[in-house]
Amino acid sequence: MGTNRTDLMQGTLELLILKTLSREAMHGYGIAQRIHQAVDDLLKVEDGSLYPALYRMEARGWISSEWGTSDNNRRAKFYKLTRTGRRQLAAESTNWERIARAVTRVLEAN
Amino acid sequence: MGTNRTDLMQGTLELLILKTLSREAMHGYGIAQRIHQAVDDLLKVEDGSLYPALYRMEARGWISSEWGTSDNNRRAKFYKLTRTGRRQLAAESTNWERIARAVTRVLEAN
DNA sequence: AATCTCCCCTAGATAATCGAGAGGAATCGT
DNA sequence: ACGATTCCTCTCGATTATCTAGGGGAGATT
Repeated sequence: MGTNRTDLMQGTLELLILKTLSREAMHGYGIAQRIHQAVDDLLKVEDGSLYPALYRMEARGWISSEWGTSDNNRRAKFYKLTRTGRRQLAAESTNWERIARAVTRVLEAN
Repeated sequence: MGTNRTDLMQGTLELLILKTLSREAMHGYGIAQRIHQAVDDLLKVEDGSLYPALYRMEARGWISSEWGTSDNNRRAKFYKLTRTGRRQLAAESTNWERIARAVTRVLEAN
């Protein structure tokens, strides 16, 4: 079908995760909450997308994880950015801005 | 692998095609050229993506096609927006702007 | 004790794009 | 006249990200 109003664009999720983790280490559930709150209902982040994303990002060395205990005293896996991840965030941020500008420019042309 | 610098985000291609066709009817090759020129080298539009996109958009009734002759005297299939396509363009434009704003807002938060 | 919330995980399906081709027909260079 | 280039369309398999729709455990709340 066509793009749903709330569908994430491919690549966007990882960028949002990286950015979220750049503030502080967080567990998956918290990441989802924070992103959801930040983008409100414009984008939905399903945890069926989130956890696989976290795995591949860890496999690529952008983030690292560690089991710990959440604020609510639950077992939770905390992720944090690696140095590589920080570089990736910078690269993807720049990339996003360029693409966003380019697309917006096309849309605004009459 | 990670998002390439020039990879199109899913959904973006259709939006760009719709917008391009909103100016005038064009054939596939011309659409690709125009988009490429508009976004420079930021995004590449492979024709392995373009033609399938044109097919599904026609199947959805957003565009219609007609064989004709190009400016260079070649056989070419000209596409134009349908009324439905025009509505779709409006919807996807709005959607793009919302998403772009939301993501940008997250990226700009510190 | 039962229910709710927090938190993690997985499998299959869907769908869009990429990569890498092929091919025909008109034009251009020599 | 011939070869090379440009224009233009098309297709197939692979890749990859996301969605849907589950399941499950363990602490907190009632």
